[in-house]
Amino acid sequence: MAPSKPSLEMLRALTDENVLRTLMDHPRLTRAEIAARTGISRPTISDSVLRLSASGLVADTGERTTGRGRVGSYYALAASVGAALVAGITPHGVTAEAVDAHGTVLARSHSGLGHNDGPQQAALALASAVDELAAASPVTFRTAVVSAADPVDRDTGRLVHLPDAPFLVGDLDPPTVLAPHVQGAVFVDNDVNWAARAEHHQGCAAGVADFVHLHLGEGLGCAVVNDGTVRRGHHGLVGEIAHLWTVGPGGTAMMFTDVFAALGLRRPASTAIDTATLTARLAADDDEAAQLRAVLARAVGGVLSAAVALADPRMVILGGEWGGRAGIAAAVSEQFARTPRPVPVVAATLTSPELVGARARAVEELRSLIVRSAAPLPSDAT
Amino acid sequence: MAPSKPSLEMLRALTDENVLRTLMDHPRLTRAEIAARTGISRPTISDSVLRLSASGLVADTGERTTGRGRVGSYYALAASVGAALVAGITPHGVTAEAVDAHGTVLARSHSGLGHNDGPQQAALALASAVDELAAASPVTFRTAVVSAADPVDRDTGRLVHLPDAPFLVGDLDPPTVLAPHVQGAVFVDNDVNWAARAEHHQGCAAGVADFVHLHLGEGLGCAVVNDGTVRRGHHGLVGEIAHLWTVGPGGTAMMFTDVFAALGLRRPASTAIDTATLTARLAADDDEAAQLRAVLARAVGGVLSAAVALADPRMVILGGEWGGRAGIAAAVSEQFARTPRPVPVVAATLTSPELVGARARAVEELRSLIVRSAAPLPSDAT
DNA sequence: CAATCTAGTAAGGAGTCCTAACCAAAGGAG
DNA sequence: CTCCTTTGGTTAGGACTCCTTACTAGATTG
Repeated sequence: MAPSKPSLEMLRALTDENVLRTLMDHPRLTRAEIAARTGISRPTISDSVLRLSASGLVADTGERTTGRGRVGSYYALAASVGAALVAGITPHGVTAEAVDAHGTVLARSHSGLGHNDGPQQAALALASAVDELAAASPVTFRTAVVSAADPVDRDTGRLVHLPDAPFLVGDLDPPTVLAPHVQGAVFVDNDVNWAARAEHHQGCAAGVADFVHLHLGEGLGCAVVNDGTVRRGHHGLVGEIAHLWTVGPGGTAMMFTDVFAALGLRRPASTAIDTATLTARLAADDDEAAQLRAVLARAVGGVLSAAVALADPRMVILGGEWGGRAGIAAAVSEQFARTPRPVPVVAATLTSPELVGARARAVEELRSLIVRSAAPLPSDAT
Repeated sequence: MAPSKPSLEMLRALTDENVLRTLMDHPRLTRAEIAARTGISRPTISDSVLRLSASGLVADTGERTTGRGRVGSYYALAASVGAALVAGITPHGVTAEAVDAHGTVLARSHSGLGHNDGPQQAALALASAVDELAAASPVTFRTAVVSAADPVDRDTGRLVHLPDAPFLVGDLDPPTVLAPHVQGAVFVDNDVNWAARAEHHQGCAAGVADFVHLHLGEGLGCAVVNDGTVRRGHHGLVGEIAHLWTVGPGGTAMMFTDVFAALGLRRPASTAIDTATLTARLAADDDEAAQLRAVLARAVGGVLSAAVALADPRMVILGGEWGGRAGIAAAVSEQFARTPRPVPVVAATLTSPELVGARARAVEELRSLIVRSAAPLPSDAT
């Protein structure tokens, strides 16, 4: 609402931001090249580079040796701008990455988890993966982005257990675990939301501002992208569709998660879906398989009717251990095409989409931190 | 992503914007008062006011006569900055308003519609209401915001007819009807979305970033507010919940609109809900009424389960001819409180909320137009 | 009437960006 | 090899915006 007050300092900060963002897109450039790319005059760029060098954000990386003309100095982002930590936590293990402001993955580590490991083990695995990473790539982490295979509380970043939904990773508090290793804020969200972000940037929803990504695996999840942004809702629980009322076997109304209970497709003593049995039953090419497929398609169709009514997506992406299977996607797509408001249904394609999405967010946040760190104190070094 | 290029012109534009926005919040101010409010120095404000007076956006409105100290000149937005048109279209008639950049309603007019009037009549009523308005208040309309009691196509602004949903106003194209009367863009959305905007600004959801507004009247609608903004989706059909699968009588799964067909609560030869019969049946204080209330509460509960799953609201607002009634709101609220993810349910309170919301948007757009018109050509008048 | 308060202007300075001109050094053409 | 072209970078000067300080004009208050 209220526009900011005009000042010469703001202009200077804008120039510095131009320089920094240009250097984020290119590994190294001479001052003349920066001037050409930004459209800002060479003297002004020289001033800005001088300031940024003094404050330690930009460093001289030696002379240009190829090409004609006078040799110039190359400049690049200094190593001291730090990196971002990206972590993906699934019931099977933890993957951690160090990413720099260019988006380059500097190092990667993995720490496995057994199927019966609880949240303590997950926390240890996360910590050890980060330790390994820090040993391999000695940079300071200025922020962290975490993907977890469970609902995430928007305020605290903790994983939360909803009734009647499996708690795959368990009661984990990534911000607290990571605090010793990371200088700044830790961003946590669930894997489906990060995957949707990836699909939006470079997957099958590239450039689509409004879509829904349905994840059907051991858990049931959904990401809602609206006006180009993943929506999280008040608690961060957008897309937790276990309790959504839909069509069950025989046309009875029931909650989505209860459909699988009614079909005997839950793992023993758990609310997780027994994906092995489910895929096996579907694979049997008999009447029973066809019937199961029809029941599932109708139940998923009910969920999609809710998505269409409340999110009005341009397309629906189906993913997850069994949701992405050709049989299911086709059945859902066909069933859904006959509804009053059909929407194209496609299967997800990216691999490790949750890491792609989390990485994109991490780079974005790191870049914004760097730009902001240039603004307040130009700092007069030697 | 790419920051804008720094320039002195940008600073000057920022100063002008500060002056203009300050004058939008106050009917008239001296240059010294503007300087005090913006925090910008008096000489700079004097320059800016000189520029804006020359370009006709600001006008001298005479001398300050009260208070001590030297008399100063009052300045205010010039009349030539124009006004915005606000129109609300319901099956019962058209209301039109002229609003200035301060948010003051300059004039209002109304044009009635009979219950059997079609879209041609609606278009005529809209045109005549605007004519009447123009006669009463001779300003140029630089933009228009329209509220209509039907779904609106996001791209074209036309009203659209969805299957199995009543078409209350009918096939109307407000942008085309208003084009001769309005200089700039025409923004159209349905009444529930505008009402939600009003509740967000000054109603029972004031300051709540994530909520859902359910409208239960002749038609069934819903507005989804996420991260402080009304979400419209790809086609602009977010909240069209007629085809959402929910719980019908006897626990059978069916689409929301079909619940009313099953209950015999539709108007003859129409998909509109017979609100008169509905409220009459509810008013009878017998077993049948209690049963109907329970069935409706369960059906609405199914819709809310979808809203919770896909929008994660902090609260739900119930409105509409019968949705806002105490009996229904209480029954829904009680039924919903027992679900796995309960959310507070409150009844809507504002009157004519759709006009309040549309007006707010109109003022916002008009202000932004004025600010933008100052930027490009400072223009040297006499 | 003097003191005080407010509105507005004038002068000068700090700071940012730009253009134009210049210098320096390397590659290529003859 | 020499000269020309090309490129990187600096210097000088100017345009412009905003600020602080000091001043004037005109009204009220004591």
